[in-house]
Amino acid sequence: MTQGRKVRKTHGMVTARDVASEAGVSLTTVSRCFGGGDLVTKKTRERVLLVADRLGYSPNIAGRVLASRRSRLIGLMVDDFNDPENLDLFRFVSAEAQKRNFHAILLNTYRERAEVGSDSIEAALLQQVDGLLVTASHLSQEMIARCAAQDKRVVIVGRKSGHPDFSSVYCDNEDGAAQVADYLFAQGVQRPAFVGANPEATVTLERRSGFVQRIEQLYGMQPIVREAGINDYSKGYAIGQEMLTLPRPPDGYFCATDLLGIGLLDAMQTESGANVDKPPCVVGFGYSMLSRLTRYKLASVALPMEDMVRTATSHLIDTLGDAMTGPERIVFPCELTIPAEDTTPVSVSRP
Amino acid sequence: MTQGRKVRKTHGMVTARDVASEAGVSLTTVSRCFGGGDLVTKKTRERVLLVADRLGYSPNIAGRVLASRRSRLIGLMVDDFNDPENLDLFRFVSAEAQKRNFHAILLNTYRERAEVGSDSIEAALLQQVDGLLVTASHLSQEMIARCAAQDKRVVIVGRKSGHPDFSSVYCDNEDGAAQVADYLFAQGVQRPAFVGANPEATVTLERRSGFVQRIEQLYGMQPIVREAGINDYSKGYAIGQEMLTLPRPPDGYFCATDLLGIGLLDAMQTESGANVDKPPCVVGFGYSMLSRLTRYKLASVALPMEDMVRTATSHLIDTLGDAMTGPERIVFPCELTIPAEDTTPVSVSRP
DNA sequence: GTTCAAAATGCAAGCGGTTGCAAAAAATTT
DNA sequence: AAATTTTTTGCAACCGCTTGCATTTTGAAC
Repeated sequence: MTQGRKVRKTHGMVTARDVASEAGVSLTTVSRCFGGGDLVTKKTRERVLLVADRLGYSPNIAGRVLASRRSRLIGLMVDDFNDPENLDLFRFVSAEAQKRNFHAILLNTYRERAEVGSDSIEAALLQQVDGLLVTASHLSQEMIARCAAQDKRVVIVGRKSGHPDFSSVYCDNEDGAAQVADYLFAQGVQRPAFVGANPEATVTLERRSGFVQRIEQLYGMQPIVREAGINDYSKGYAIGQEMLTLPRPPDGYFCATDLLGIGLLDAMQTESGANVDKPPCVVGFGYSMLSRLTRYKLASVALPMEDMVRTATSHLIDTLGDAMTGPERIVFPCELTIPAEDTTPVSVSRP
Repeated sequence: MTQGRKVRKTHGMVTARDVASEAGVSLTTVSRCFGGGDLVTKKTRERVLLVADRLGYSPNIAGRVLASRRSRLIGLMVDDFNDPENLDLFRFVSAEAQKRNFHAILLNTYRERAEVGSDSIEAALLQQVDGLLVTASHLSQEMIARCAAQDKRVVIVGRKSGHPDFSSVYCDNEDGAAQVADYLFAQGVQRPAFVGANPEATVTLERRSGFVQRIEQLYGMQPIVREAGINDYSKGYAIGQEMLTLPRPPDGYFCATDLLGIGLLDAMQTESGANVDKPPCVVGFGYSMLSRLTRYKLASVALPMEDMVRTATSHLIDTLGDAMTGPERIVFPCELTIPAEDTTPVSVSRP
């Protein structure tokens, strides 16, 4: 039924060949009109594009990829689907990519269980993208090896690169953490504490060390340190509870994420015991929408998420071409943000 | 004549041809070993796979796509990057897709401004996916036409399909809303109100009509209705403020989303005026992590997000093959969830 | 041992582009 | 105006895989 004539336009798709013959040029020229360069006269290009538009043509990606070995796809590796922050990540990566005529594809590196064949899936996907943006806390050695083998360019976003070949774009976690220490000190906090998320994640490490060091300088002592293990509200809550059982609970906390921070705050509010006179001073990290809820008004270290992510994305795209670009580190500042006293809510959306 | 010893391994990639000659079979056979069917002897397949593995071969997607016209990619169209709910969406879609040997690619349909060429980008992407999962509140006519033209199968997730050709998988918003009305009534609420998000979005419409109808049945009157326009915390807050200026503010609210709900709650708490004696009864929708924060304990209609999303994904994948499957509607129940009195925090993460 | 259907394999023609190289056209110089 | 350079354009050979059809093997039936 699908036959018709021997013409093989079985699937409505209009191809570059159609455009070529319609516009009276060669296939090559059509191809060049869609590729970036200036290998073609302005006049010709205009004419071809016009015809293409009229015919409703758009280049077939697969063909292009196959021939050029470039897909204009960048992979975004994510393994944490709890952190609302990642929404912004997706958003800005895909926005920036689209602006550059690229597209982002989401690689969920979180494994529900050791699924059969998940390896090969990854391998298959990997060769499909031109480059990789990694935010996953943990990048397996195996994955790294595979990237190297296929020489994929990788950019780590949000934390320092632990790998000599990969660029990274991140914010100065240590400095942000030090700011928090200063703030707590200025607020007259006597017994500072640190609450981390995943102790293996670089971000936690950086935030902890920045904080601990400055605390030592200021107080001449070490803060109490707790690690939640994962970034979860109830973990923050649990740590809060635990703290309240101490004979003299800390009166100032630096939580490595806002989510932990509000968990802790809620524990403090709900269960405050006899051993605590005034509400403790709590600071989070990320300046996420959570910290901006008027009910919490959590002080938080703001990091230029959009800027950082967009920069990482374009850095990746920019360096895709050149074979030999040394890895770079691009650092953004972060800044402790204290909620204003008035009650006007901040819009948590960006229109 | 280009054959001979003209070694063309310019880029390390091992191809199906390599595997073929190494295993002493034809290219065709190798291809068949990787395709699903049983066109090949068990023995042969094993041998080939072994060789492939040894050589580190994995099939090139672009080649496969080009030849087979199938990409094993499904597109996920999203335009709201404010709703944390969407994180779960991403997560489960990509998990389910990966389980089926497919992959999800994120199509950001949100346009920062009328960007040049954004159209063609979409067109290009569209032809790259086998099918489309749509959650975007608004699916433009143009997009619909384009999908039809390329006969892409589309599944709408989270709301009723407005299109005769598209299946949809969603939860029974109307029923959930009616449950809320019942609850408010049972709580002795006198003056119920509805707060919607985007009045053009189907979900808002459904939640509103379900609520309004039942309220009419129960109270013999219409609830107050306000539309925030967008799903935003500060909008919820603003509406809360506005309500408090009324001579007799509502004493029970149904907010179409949790985000609006907590915004409203915060306004109520912070600015409660003289014209209100006891805190109003507020219910949200989604049972998101926000509603589960102990500080809010927002009653909320829970919907089986994971189930719904996974079902939508596999429904899409299942029906990709058959040309003629009528559109289906798969409805999930939702259930009003009242927070427990105790203060134990619920884990908001799923490990 | 034949005969014939069924199963397994291979051949070759694409899929829709890109790109090195060479020919043609336009611009520049002599 | 001829010669030379530079720019545009086209030719044709792939890119790596799938698939219809032909061919060979295998297995069952006679």
